[in-house]
Amino acid sequence: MVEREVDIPTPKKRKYHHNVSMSPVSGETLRRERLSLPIYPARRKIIQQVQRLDTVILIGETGSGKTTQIPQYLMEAGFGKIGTVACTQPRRVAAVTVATRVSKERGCELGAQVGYCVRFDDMTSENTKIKYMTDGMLLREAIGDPLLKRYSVIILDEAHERTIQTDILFGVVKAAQKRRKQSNLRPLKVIVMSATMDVDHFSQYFNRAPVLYLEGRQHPVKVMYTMEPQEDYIYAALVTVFQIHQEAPPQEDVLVFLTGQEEIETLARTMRDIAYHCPSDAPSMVVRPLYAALPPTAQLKAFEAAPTGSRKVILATNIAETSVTIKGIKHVVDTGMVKQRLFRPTSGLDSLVVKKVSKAQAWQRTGRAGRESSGTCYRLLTEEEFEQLAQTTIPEIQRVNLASVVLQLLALRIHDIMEFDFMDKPARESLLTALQQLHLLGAVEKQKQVQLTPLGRQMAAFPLDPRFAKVILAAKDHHCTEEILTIVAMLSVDSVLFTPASKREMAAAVRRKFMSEEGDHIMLLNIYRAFKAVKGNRPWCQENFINSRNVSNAMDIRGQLRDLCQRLQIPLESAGQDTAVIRTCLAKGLFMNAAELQRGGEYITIETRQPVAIHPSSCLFQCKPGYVIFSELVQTTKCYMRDLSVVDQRWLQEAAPNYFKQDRT
DNA sequence: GAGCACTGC
Repeated sequence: MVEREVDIPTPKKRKYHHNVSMSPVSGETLRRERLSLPIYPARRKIIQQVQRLDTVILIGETGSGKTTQIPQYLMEAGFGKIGTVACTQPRRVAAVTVATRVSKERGCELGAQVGYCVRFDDMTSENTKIKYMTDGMLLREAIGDPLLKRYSVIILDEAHERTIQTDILFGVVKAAQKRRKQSNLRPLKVIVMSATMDVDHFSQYFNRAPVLYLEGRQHPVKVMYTMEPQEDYIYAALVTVFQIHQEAPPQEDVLVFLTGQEEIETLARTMRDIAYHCPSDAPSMVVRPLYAALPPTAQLKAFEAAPTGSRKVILATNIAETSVTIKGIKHVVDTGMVKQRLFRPTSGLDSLVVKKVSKAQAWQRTGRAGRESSGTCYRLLTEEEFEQLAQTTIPEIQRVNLASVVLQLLALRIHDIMEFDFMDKPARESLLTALQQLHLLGAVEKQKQVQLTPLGRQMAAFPLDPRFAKVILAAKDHHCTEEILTIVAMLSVDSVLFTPASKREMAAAVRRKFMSEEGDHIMLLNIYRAFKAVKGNRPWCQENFINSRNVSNAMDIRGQLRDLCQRLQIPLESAGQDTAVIRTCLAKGLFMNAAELQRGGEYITIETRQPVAIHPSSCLFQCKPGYVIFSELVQTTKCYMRDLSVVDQRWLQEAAPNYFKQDRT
């Protein structure tokens, strides 16, 4: 079997901004600021260590300036001459904002000496010496070049967050470093930067690399515990906020960590209500919710300063833990709870569960009270309860379906998945489940070793869950890529429908015109087409309860998927009026997510015979089709199927004859 | 008849 290469495309190049001109004054100020950063005294030591050693671990608190300065130090020490200095970030915004900042410090155009590279946006050039990028982006590059030859230094920043991508990069970078050494290539220097308490774990993994500690610029935060365990953390949060409100000066804002949208909205209503009935001499209170699903304009309100004399109370999810920082926070109220995704390999079921945070996470939250001056953190736990929390959060790689991860590893030509050098190995069972799933999709085969089939190699080129990559490749044979690309793109973004609690009926009525008796996938196609027909017109979106930001994201993703198809010589073809063929293609990837109607009118999944129900938001909710496929299963009050399509039983058989061999029907 | 944290390619 010949392994055919599929090159992994990089994002489109963007032109430089030619309007970034620096006045000498601000340039000088920036240079002075660089010298006054707490990290500056460690400059020489850091450079020496990197010159002397292959791997260095840097532990630094927030505010040390490590992310902006260390790449510059290394470039100034000559590492930019022999290759690029890369610095990876878990989030896009971080990569973009840090690169912008650093290019200003160097007084150069963004994209010239200093640039960034994130999905849909490459701001680099041949001259770029310092490149900030998302960790996912570097991982994509590694598929095309496992030795990462263009880099002289790779800095893995925010390593303590342990995202799946960072975790895989650990192994990939370590292997690249070793192989470059063995083949007498230019050495690859690796720097791991973390705010972790888990220093030994990192050092052990990276061949006992030495650890450098960097001083930060964080103000002291006083930590308070409750005297008694709290049965109701929401009520406890409410009481604590009003205690602070009574005692503290009104300009001191409060940040409360909660678990989700509904909890936040309910508590916000209660708080406004109580604040309204407070004695009139008390300072007023502005309550602002903050969570990712909130429309951007509403999100911005959380960042606006409250009117003079009133206090701002922000009720946030863990979006405020890492993704955004809010000025003026003096008090943090930590419920000690978080909503977390959990995957059970035995049932293949994903669920979201509310659980206690880890100590590391609690400290991260605490730090949010000490950004500008000293503050206070109220933990709604007793000190004993806190001591019993887990030390760190379980890394994501041990909590999710690994089908994508395994496909990526195989694309990186790592064949012995079970023996991959994970910093924390996922459960053997999870890896086997993933391999089996890929096998069923026709992505892997076992010769002497497990390897990708030509189909699997093509699938790996798509930034998608393997099931959806398969759907696209099936669409090629059924000549309906046009429609399938749209549906897959729409499934890749957050919900395009939004339903305000107060206008539920109106939203449902308006939505009827997009509905299809074939299911939600066809409905998504209808919505996308309608959106395009009106060119994303804002008032239209409002009237139709469509989230325009999310549909726009879907358009970007569709564009990327279309470009990938072009590279793989998959023609763009439309099914015309034939919507059945579209559902046939969906079945080729989603046959593992299939359910059948029972005599009693209930559904069970075909494979695991597990009782499931149609989600009430589905357009098939009132219908009882014999066979359905679905995009995902979500466990809440029941086990619900989301995003369904009606299918013919034969399509399932045809999609995976072996899988359904022992079927009783 | 129900409500889903957060990222990323």
